[in-house]
Amino acid sequence: MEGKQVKEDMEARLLEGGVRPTAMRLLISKFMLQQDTAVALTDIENAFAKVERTTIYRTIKTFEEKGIVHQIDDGTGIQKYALCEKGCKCDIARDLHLHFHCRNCNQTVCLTNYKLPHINLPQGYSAEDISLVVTGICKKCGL
Amino acid sequence: MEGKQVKEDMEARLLEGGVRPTAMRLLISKFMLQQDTAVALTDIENAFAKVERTTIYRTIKTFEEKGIVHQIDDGTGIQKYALCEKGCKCDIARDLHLHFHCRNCNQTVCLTNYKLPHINLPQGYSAEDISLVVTGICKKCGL
DNA sequence: TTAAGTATGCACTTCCATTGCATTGGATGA
DNA sequence: TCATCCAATGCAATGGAAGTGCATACTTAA
Ligand SMILES: [Mn+2]
Ligand SMILES: [Mn+2]
Ligand SMILES: [Zn+2]
Ligand SMILES: [Zn+2]
Repeated sequence: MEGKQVKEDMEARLLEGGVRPTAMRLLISKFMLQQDTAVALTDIENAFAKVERTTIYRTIKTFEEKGIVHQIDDGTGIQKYALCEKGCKCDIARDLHLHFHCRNCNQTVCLTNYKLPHINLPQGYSAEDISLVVTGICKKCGL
Repeated sequence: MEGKQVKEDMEARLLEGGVRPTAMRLLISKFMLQQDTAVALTDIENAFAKVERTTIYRTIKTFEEKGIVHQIDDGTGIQKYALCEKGCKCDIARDLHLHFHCRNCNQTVCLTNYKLPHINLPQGYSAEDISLVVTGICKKCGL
């Protein structure tokens, strides 16, 4: 019954975002909900051998457009994604947060409690998005 | 004669870094010195049609290992590079700086005067490298 | 029930990073 | 000067991942 609750929550969330909650989309979004790290397309592909890569690709892109997930560029050159938090508008000051990439386990996590510091820029520059990624050794991999 | 000075400077810099200053390496490093934005492999390739892509690739990698250039991941998925400043050890607190990527002109610049703010991490995490990239509209592209 | 619009599946392309191996060139010592 | 060795360069090929075009299946609403 807990699983059902999760499912309904996710369904509601997709609907809120204006995304039709198809089987595929529920499958993928629920998978992401279970992860405690950011996922790459390939991760999802491996988790569901049956599902077409393109479908996953387009699903994620749809999620991204509708503000259901955010993309993370952790420096590996591979795009990662994570679910946005409830009420997230990807606002620089309120929602954007630090990401940590572990060079040992190669995993990337959202540190949603660590918001971005205020950045000031030279005259004439305007900020629309900010990426702050720390690379090092994560909690699990540290001795 | 100024050009010659630059050449000698660059040559000295390569030698300091333990890199033999071959013609190719001087060519590429001097090219980078002239740029006011970070460059991709392809940029160098286009600038010198004669030069093999692989050679550029390996040259840049050598430079990176020896601390002559630093790599920048600006979120485009294409690796960019820029010369390190004199005396740079890529130390987090002292040397690392903000990078700005303009979504209009698609160029990325080092804001070397804008050092990284101090980042604190959750217990158990250790930082070895930090990337802070702001995306938006640059000085030139803003009205 | 049908028609229109979405979502999904499949094939294919493109772009860039990366590697293996052949060849060249420059420093060094006989 | 010449032979030799190692590093640098060139050439060809690979591989991974993002992205696109088009055919097909599914939903929804008239
Ligand atoms: Mn995140
Ligand atoms: Mn820089
Ligand atoms: Zn780790
Ligand atoms: Zn610009």
